[in-house]
Amino acid sequence: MKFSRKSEYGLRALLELTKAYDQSALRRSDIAEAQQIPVGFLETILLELKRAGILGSRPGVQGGYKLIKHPEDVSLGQVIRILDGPLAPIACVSQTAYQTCQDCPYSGDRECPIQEIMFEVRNAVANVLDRYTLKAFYDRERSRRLGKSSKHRKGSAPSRIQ
Amino acid sequence: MKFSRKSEYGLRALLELTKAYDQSALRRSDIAEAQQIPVGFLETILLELKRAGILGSRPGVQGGYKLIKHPEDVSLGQVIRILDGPLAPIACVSQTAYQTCQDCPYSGDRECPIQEIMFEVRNAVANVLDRYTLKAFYDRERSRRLGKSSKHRKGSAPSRIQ
DNA sequence: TAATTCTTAATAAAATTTATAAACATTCAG
DNA sequence: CTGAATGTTTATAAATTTTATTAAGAATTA
Repeated sequence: MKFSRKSEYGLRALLELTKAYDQSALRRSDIAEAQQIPVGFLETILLELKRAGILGSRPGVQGGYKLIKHPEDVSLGQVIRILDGPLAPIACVSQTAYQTCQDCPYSGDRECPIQEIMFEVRNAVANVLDRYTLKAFYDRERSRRLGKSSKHRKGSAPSRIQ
Repeated sequence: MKFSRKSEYGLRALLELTKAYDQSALRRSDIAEAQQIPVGFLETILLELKRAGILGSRPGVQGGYKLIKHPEDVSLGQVIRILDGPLAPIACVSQTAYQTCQDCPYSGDRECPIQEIMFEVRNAVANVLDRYTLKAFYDRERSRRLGKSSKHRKGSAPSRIQ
């Protein structure tokens, strides 16, 4: 039931990008340094998030990556699905990527006894992760850092990154 | 968030052993055949369950494996922990096997932003799996097979397997 | 046009999962 | 007491997945 280093890195990177949401783009090297992530691996991760429409990017000076969805519109469940695949512990109960299980001896007329319970597990996990947004994720991290005084920063320069 | 083939095999094997709870021991080859599990791999699994005190066994003619705990006293969570390790998706939120995460940049004074959410995931999963017993697991499988008419079989020969 | 940065694809290293095999020990029927 | 049947243990190997690394290329902007 482990969740991967890849997802962990991805979420930590998104923490930085959420922090910089209404500011300038972040270079992968900046993100890598801030969060202690191997830069090459981070590259892979950021690109996957870009292809999935979460991030935008631009090469060159002043370039970098930027969160293009609103932090309230991205759930941790979405992110983990992009990086690690379905939340379901077994393919035959996935809501987003259903598949019959390979070599399942119950694939015929008798039903799989494990399917039902794993469906409950999937729902329990999805209920937590799909309700938790990047904004909530960042807000919590921030209030942990600063103590209780929470005050939102208001938008500055609008982004032009695609 | 996958759960392993090993746990799946283990649960399916326990389904057979629960079915035979008050009957004679089952040979690994019988279990392997009934559930289509590679016999060599099953061996490993049964031994782990034995060492954990779930199963007893006896060599020789009439030998085999036997469930020595009552099916109501074994949860699927216990089984999966034995075969796959902690339910927690990340070591630092495990209740049964806590460990600081390796290479975590938040291990110092600042707290880990991921820890909190993964703790909720752990609890959600544990809530499902720790409440689900082998008996419930078997009863559901049985009623699925037979339709609604549920009638319990009463104990025959008592077991002497340790 | 050149420096900076992202992009892509290939591949390699490491870890984990999924087995397999072989020599050994125990039990029990006879 | 012996031998057949079965579990026990350890080592190792095959397959898969995860975790990176590298290097050549393409886009952006000063």
